[in-house]
Amino acid sequence: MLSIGKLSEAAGVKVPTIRYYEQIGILPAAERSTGNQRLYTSTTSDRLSFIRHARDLGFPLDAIRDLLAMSDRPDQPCAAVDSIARTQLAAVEGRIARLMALKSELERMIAQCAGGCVADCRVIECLGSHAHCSTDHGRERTVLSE
Amino acid sequence: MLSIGKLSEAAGVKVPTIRYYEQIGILPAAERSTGNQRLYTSTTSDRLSFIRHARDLGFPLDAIRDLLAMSDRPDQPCAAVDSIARTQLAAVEGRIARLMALKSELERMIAQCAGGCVADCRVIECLGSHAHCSTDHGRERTVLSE
DNA sequence: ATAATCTCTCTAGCAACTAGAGGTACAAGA
DNA sequence: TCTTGTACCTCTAGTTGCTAGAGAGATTAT
Repeated sequence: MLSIGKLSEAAGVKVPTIRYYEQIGILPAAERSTGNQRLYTSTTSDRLSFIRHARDLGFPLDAIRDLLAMSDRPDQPCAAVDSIARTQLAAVEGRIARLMALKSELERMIAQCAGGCVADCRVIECLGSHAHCSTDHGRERTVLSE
Repeated sequence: MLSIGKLSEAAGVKVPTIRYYEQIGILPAAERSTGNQRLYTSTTSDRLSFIRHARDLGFPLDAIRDLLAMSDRPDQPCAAVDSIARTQLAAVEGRIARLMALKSELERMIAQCAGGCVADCRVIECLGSHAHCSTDHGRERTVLSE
């Protein structure tokens, strides 16, 4: 039996995240030691690796929940699995396309910056009005950090 | 003077979002009518367009706050502006790279799905262990929706 | 005057965690 | 055996950038 710390290490998922997964029901409630600490078997470890792997591939937890439910019924046809994966692929492709547009826009802005004062800065100017843009960039919710 | 609804339409930003921007201090508190409704000038409209545009390009609000502060002092050098844009560009490039890896991984998974039962599904199998992966995909927080 | 549409404030919710407080359990060394 | 140090427990609140809804007041058009 594994403690939550060992499981965390084994699956590459942080301890609070494991508790969070249990809380939202994507991992079953763990057995407890006499002192109320969580104990896991390799079954949970596999399940957690699965989750981590799917998260790495960008699947949202809701989709993962569905995938897990399917993997629990191995005699069913796997068309739904395929469909979830294809949806994810389409989402990834869409994001790539939009990010490429943003990239060229940013590159153009930066290339035009002569390094003078803010008053002459093309970056600021470009941000100020869409008229200077070549692309019709849509909304892309990106986070600088990470 | 514009009502919040007109401003919303003009800048392409939803009404609650405008109030939210005021709340977090990225837009100044608006003047009010006798009936306590917000009134805006074209100055605010420009500022809001700037914000919207920068958001479209993926800048986080914190970076936009900095950019706005800089654009308020046009006689300063614009190196910092350039630096923020470059940081954003690097972030975008990183995200593209990771998404490309995910894409090929997903394509490989899907291509291997023979359309049988879940028990034989390569998608599930691949998600179950990293050993079947070609790429060392990192963490990419993607959302299916949108 | 009245109806329809805005607008107001406030609270709560989304995803997927992360951070912290305050307290308990357990394993290893003296 | 005792003590120390780490790991663990629960709970709440915070993160980002909004969005949704309730219940009430303001404006506008007819």
